[in-house]
Amino acid sequence: MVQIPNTPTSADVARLAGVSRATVSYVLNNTSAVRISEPTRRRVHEAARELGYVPHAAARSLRAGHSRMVLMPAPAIPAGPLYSGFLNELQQALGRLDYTVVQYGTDGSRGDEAARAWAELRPVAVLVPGAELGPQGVQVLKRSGARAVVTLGPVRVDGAHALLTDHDAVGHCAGAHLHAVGRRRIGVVVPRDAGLEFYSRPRLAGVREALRGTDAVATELPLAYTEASAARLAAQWRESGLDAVFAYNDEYAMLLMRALQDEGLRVPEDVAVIGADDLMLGRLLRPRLSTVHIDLPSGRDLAELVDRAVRDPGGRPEVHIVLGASVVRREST
Amino acid sequence: MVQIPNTPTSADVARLAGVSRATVSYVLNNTSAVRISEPTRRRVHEAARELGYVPHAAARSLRAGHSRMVLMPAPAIPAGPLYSGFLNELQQALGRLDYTVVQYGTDGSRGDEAARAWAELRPVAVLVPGAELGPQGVQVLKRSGARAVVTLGPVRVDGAHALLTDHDAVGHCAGAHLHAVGRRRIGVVVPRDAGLEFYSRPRLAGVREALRGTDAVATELPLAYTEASAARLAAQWRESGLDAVFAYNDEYAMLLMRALQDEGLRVPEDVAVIGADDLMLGRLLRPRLSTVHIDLPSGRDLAELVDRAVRDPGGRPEVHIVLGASVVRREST
DNA sequence: TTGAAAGCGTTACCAG
DNA sequence: CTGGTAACGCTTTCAA
Repeated sequence: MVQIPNTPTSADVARLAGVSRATVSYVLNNTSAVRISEPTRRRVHEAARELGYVPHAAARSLRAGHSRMVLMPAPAIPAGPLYSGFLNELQQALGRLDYTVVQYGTDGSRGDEAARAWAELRPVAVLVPGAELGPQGVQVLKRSGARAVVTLGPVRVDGAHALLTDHDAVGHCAGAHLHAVGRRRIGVVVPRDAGLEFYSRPRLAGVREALRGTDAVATELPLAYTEASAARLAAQWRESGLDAVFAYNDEYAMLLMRALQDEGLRVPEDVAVIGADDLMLGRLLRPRLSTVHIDLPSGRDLAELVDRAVRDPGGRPEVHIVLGASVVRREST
Repeated sequence: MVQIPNTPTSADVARLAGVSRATVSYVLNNTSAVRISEPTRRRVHEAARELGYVPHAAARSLRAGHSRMVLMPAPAIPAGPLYSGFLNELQQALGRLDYTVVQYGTDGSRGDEAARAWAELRPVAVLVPGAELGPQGVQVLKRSGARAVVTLGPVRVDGAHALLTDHDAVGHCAGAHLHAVGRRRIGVVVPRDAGLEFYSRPRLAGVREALRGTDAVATELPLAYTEASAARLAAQWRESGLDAVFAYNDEYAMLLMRALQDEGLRVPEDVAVIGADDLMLGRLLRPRLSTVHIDLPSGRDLAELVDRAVRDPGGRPEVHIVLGASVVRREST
């Protein structure tokens, strides 16, 4: 019985194959600069397989001085289907470009403090959704070797590439639509649930923007994602005099629409309701839910941006406005 | 102007503080075994701050011979709210135990092949949801230093701790309930969408199990998550003679229920419908959706299992049956 | 209290 | 074609 080392290193492989560590490295990375005889190659591969050798990424990247790890913070709030899908597409695309995507589990630290934790892994690129990263954090990351820092969110951060998710446009779309169909007293749902402010604030602002200079007016409507909260809101609806509502997204819209209907209000006759995200569920509601369809950037495009930025770290930060918004009118408005 | 090195190392900090690298290490990790004078400590901290020094995790774990990284493959299919929530809870809990959770972006490789990629990172523990890991993969991971491999899925894998998600029980619950309310010709939705077989198969089997020895019979109903597919299924409903359906989960249930209603079928009079996952949306449907409530293991418990396994790598693999299932009867059955 | 040096697993540069 | 050897950044004995 062969003595199997606890966790085999390239030295173990070399010993078993009867060659030097360098040769092992050459064979396993099939370095083109050096020619190794076929029998030797076979012996090395055989030995590696027999020992179950797996190279040590840390040692490799320490030696190389860089890695191909793209780090993203894992979403701290359960991601919706829209964003999950986007994330997957992105991972696939980066994988095809030979990057390794790693989502760093949020350990409670926030913003620039978290950036330090990320920097310890020396990722070649960092992709930060949301708005939890300041210019300080970007500097920390770049100092520690990140060749690209890309933010995906409502604000531009100094030193980083920015994919501006223009949530104002979402609100603007909704507001303009509701105004166009003759509504004048427009409620805007603002989720009480933490972590959504970065999206709900701009959406509210966008509605206000769309209504500026008209005789319509927007009213902020705090709402938690519970039936009780929706019922409370619906109970006060008649006295509020609102004739329309932009419900933040389709899920909140479903929640609120149900509460309004239970209260005896007719949709859209008494209240027009519009959501956002264009989820399947909106098509299944009755009346069918009008919504703001959101176009996220394609994962492939974003992967290419990352790759470009990594190849040319000196380049000026790119700023793209992503997230196209367009109204899908169904029956609820 | 001070010359700032490209990416500062502890040597740079030492130089700036006028001490040795060892001293820097002592101070920054405040090693209790060695006492460093207060002025020196201050100088070191100052220097580190000024340079924006961030330790190099790879170098550290290379030297230490181990890390505190818990690796999970990132879900390849968009995770539902149930699972996302569980994941977040788990990350928090592991974070509190001072582990760093990292989700490894699926790069297309599957199963034991993927295990090799994970092993390169030398995680101290690996947590694999689903069923994409064989005994081979477990061996690879353990050989390369993983002190705990935990699978969370329908099957037990040799050598790994197992959290058995008993999806049969979900189906069993649903089947027993439908039988109890007098239904005899029971359809079971099996999503056509890839990646769900590992859940849908056992659920179907569970229904069959519940119906064994009765005069009721289960029929498999392939369904894609599109309105067209649901409409097709609904159009054939009357001739199928089915009087109940377990719709895989609440979302498929919503899709199918809508199609059935559009076809003029009454729920629950003509067809009883039950979903699973107990999502909010079920409560908002009319009739309110009956569902199978699923209790996932608490993130904290799972984190403790991981920690226990890491501390005692020799211990016998634990096998837990998690995922409690219970019927929540509402109006659709 | 501080410093010098060894070593973790890899790869790249030169000699053989 | 192959094999020493040095170096990546860090921690930790051991000596001063």
